Amino acid sequence: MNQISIKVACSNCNLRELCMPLGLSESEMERVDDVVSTRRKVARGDNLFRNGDKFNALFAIRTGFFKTRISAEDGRDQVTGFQMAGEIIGLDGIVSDHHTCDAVALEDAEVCVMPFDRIEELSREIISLQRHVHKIMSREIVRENGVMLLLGSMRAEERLAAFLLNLVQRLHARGFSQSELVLRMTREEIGSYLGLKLETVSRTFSKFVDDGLVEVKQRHVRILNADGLKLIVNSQSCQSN
Amino acid sequence: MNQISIKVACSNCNLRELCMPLGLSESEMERVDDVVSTRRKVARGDNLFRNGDKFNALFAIRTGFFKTRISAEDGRDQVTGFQMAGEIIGLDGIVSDHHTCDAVALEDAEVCVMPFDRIEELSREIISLQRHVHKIMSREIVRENGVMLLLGSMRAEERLAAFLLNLVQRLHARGFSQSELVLRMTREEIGSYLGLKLETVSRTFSKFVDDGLVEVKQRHVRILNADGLKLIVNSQSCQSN
DNA sequence: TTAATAATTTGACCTGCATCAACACAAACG
DNA sequence: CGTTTGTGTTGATGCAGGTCAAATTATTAA
Repeated sequence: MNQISIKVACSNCNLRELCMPLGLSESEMERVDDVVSTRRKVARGDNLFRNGDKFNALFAIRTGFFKTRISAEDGRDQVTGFQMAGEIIGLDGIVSDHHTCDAVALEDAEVCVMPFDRIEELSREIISLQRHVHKIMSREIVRENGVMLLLGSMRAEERLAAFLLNLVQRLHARGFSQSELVLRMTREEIGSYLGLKLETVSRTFSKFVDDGLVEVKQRHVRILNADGLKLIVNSQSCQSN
Repeated sequence: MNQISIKVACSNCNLRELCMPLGLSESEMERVDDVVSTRRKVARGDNLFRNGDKFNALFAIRTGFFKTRISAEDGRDQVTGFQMAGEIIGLDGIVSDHHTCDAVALEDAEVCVMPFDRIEELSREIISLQRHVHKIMSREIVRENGVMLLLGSMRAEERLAAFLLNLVQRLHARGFSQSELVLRMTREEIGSYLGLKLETVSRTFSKFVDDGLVEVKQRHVRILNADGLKLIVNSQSCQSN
């Protein structure tokens, strides 16, 4: 296991406002620092956790990029999400005390390990932390609702457009470009997430390029016409519907 | 608003073990009774809450059957779940203080209203309640992961088989038959949930009948061969894969 | 640098499900 | 009682996206 542990603190972390509640007092912040006991490095391709692993902690992503994936008995699998810096991973493990999905690093990554019993302990005492934990879980539920809408009722172009817009929006919130992004995942992984085959993902990218919506060079994507993509997402594939 | 409020208590509710944590002391149980402030009746077809409504409370279903549904701007909508007695509804509202989906009663129903600030207050004091709330949210996340797998990588027959098995399993846990069930929703609603058109749902039912897997009379379904359904779900539509 | 492997693109063809349409049936209601 | 309205079934046909295959282009290893 290539896993290195270092002692760290949230209080001077530049991702604080993504992971942690706002408006903590000096003393509360110190105690929250104690929750984040250690960091852990995860090399590209390695698992942060696997389906079946004992659940002990949530993880806050400091650097890097992950996918989560569930597998059916017959071997099929489904990417359930892509996670980037400042996002929390591992919520699936709470209910049964064991993780029910795999979390795989798509690039070298570092996460903050937050033992869940410590989180529960502290969130009994710091109301804003308690509220924050609840919001994080609720946000994940709402996100998955959106994915269900996407998978249940959108066509390939709509799915890919929604995917791209969601990615740049999240990257932009982290200080990156609104229009340029580097995909950390393969076409196959995008396809798995979107319920499409990799060939369809590739063809749809090509279609977007033909239509002047984006530039694509391998995994480098530049969005030329964000409004065009938005129009694709919520117009049900017809011009007037 | 046809909404009647009655004073009630969990301590002698027969659904207690579904909604509430086990192993509460006498005094803890009394305090939990206070969380469930009121009940509310919802007539068939009425909304328990709507997208955009202020979030105040979670709801525990006492009787009846609900669907939750989200809508895209273009009018498309997607059923995100069906909920029955003992299940908790409204978690989507926590993150933004407003609900992001509609909850519609599919038959006359009654819910226990649990103001969320009271839940948070009490779960700071009763550890097992805190843990319980976390598990309920995590369970919902895991459930939605499963739906994503279904929508993203299963074929129509697999989806419907998985849906039927899931329904009877949950009904059985509530003391109903393992093999017989009454669908509370239309073919269209099933289709929306499963990412299929109503005609496909109907045809797939007919196929299952032809294959001797189920008997279907309108909304009455009798499962004749549960193993056959299970085989359909996890065999990727081929005989040896 | 070259060889080997993995990822991507594109074409040709096929199929599962959607769409359109007609009809059947049951509950609600005058 | 028949009419209406909502719901469900079934058939005919079309198409979006899957499948199979081949060529092209990274990326990694050696």
